Amino acid sequence: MDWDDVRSFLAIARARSLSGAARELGVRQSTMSRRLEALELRAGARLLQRTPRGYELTPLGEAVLGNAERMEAEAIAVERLVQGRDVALSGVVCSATNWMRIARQSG
Amino acid sequence: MDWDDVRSFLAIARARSLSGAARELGVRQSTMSRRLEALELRAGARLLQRTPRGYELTPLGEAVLGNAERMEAEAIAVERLVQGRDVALSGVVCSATNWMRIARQSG
DNA sequence: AATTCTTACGACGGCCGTAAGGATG
DNA sequence: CATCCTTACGGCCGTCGTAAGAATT
Repeated sequence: MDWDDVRSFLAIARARSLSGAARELGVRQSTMSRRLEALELRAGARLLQRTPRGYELTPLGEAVLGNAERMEAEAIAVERLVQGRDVALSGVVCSATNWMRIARQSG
Repeated sequence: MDWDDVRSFLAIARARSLSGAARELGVRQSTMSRRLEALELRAGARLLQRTPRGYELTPLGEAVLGNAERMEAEAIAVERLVQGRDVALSGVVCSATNWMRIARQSG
């Protein structure tokens, strides 16, 4: 289960529909349908099911939900750590090629 | 930072070298080099640096390490939840197309 | 000199949007 | 019949391994 899987899984679980999840993540319905299919094939199990009221978590999906939410929380924490940092790297031991590459990017 | 990023980051941090990390993940050195470059460009910051003793974490990398390890732990927990489950889905409310698709996969 | 890292190149695979069709209520 | 979901198609972008060269010790 990669990180894109986790995002799709959470979006569908929250929106209760593929179309809603797709809207939320800025992709097409068809894309979300393929993502769910691929996700469940990779997992080898169903995590979400279509009901008269839209997509709902299976018992296994419920079990996975907590893990997925914690992964999301960690990912968000990393974003916070990383964003808005000084990338100047002054004084860092670093090969010349890396220096120039990163410098190019920073500029 | 997606899940593949996390795996590469952890592998490099643990092996202290790109070649060792590549060996561990079953890819080429060149692939690991590109992954680290892409990872740090996406992050907008350096997380690992080359030192006389090999690759070591920057202070920011140290800060991220804990998050990465927790993400890994959650991912492993999901694997455990998902593997070896019964995928028979008996009695599940499910569209006919989904039924047949999953049935095909299970068989 | 041996090991390690970088990068240009060509190829392959995966994922996407579009569009058309089927299911659902 | 309006909405939602599925899927074949064609194209594009990303990632890979190879291979050759530079850096480091």
